[in-house]
Amino acid sequence: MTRRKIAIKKIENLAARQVAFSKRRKGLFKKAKELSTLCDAEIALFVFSASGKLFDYASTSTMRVIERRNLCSDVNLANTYQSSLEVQVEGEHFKLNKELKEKAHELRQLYGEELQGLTLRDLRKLEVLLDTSLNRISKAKAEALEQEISIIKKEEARLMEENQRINQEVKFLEDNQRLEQVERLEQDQDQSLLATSFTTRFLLR
Amino acid sequence: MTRRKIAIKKIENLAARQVAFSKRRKGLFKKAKELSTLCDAEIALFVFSASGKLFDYASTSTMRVIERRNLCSDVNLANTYQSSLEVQVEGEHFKLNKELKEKAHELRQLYGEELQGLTLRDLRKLEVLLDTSLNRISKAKAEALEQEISIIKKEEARLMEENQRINQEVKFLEDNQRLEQVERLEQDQDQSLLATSFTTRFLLR
DNA sequence: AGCTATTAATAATG
DNA sequence: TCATTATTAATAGCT
Repeated sequence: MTRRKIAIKKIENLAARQVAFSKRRKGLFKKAKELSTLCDAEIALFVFSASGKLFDYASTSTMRVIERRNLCSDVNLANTYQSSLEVQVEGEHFKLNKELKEKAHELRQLYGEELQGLTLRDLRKLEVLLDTSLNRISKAKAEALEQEISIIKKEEARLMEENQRINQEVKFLEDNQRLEQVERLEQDQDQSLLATSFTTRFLLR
Repeated sequence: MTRRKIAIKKIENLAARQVAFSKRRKGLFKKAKELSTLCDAEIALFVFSASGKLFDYASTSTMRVIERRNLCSDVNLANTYQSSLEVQVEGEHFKLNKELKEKAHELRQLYGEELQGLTLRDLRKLEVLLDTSLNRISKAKAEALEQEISIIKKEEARLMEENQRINQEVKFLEDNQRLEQVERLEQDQDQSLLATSFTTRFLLR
């Protein structure tokens, strides 16, 4: 299924194994969901990574599937009766599931799938809806951008301020240095003046 | 994955659904085995057909995997088999409600609502998604339009045919009318001729 | 059940 | 981890 065919045996390289685990797990779950949806099957899937982490999926509820399995495999086929509570539960579930399916369908249509059966009118309506959405999203994007820009601007201002402060400090330090130099120079001059006068006096004797 | 792309929703045709179930189940089990082998993972997989038949696979032992899962799931420790119906009900309802809420939220975001909290990246992704949708819808619209045009053309052809037929009928009727007029005229002339000759004869006496 | 034209999954790579 | 891409693998529609 890829650039190169691989043998189905433990992948020795840890990193490669982890990557493969992540990708294939995703693929496996997708396939499980598809099977459950397409064929109206009830599915539970448990995957433990080598490191012990659990990933699970169940088309209905994990427990329901496990329990059903127990009923099937064990010889406990005796009590398959449905209590009135169970019936009620199933009724509610049916309702919820129906809602869920409708929403899922609506979603898929918004994603541009399952459009068969829609009239030109319906399609135009969908288009308008999506256009509206795009406009809203565009607006939200603009806002987000503005916010980001304002943050950046604040940061910029802060940096400029800091810059100014540092510049002043530098200037102050430079001034100090210059002052010290001048003072040192003056001291040197004083000393040389003193020496000169002394020498002069000595020579004039 | 095949001759034609199919939408992931329940296959309505029973035979097709059964075939797909058989094929895809096989594929799913193969993938599960591969993942377990390649990545050293422990896997259990339960599949119930719509007719209630159980197919299961476990890399080690089914029990072991289920028990491990019970240890992992921090809520219901080790009481899966005896779990009361009430717990199941709550769990399932919770899950379904959660899914429903998620779908509803996803829907609203597709409608450009509830966008707060999305990053610029998320917004761009949404935009791309909707663009793709719009493209698909546009394609569907083009198809629908084509269909409508073909229907209109057929109707047009039918109307033209009918028109021709009616025209012929009209022409036929007009011809008939003209014929009758001519006949009447000829009759009149005959009578007047008769009258004339009578008068002439009378006058010539 | 078997075939194959397509689509989907994914190993390798960046 | 994320995206891309070259391949291989899965499978929908047929027969």
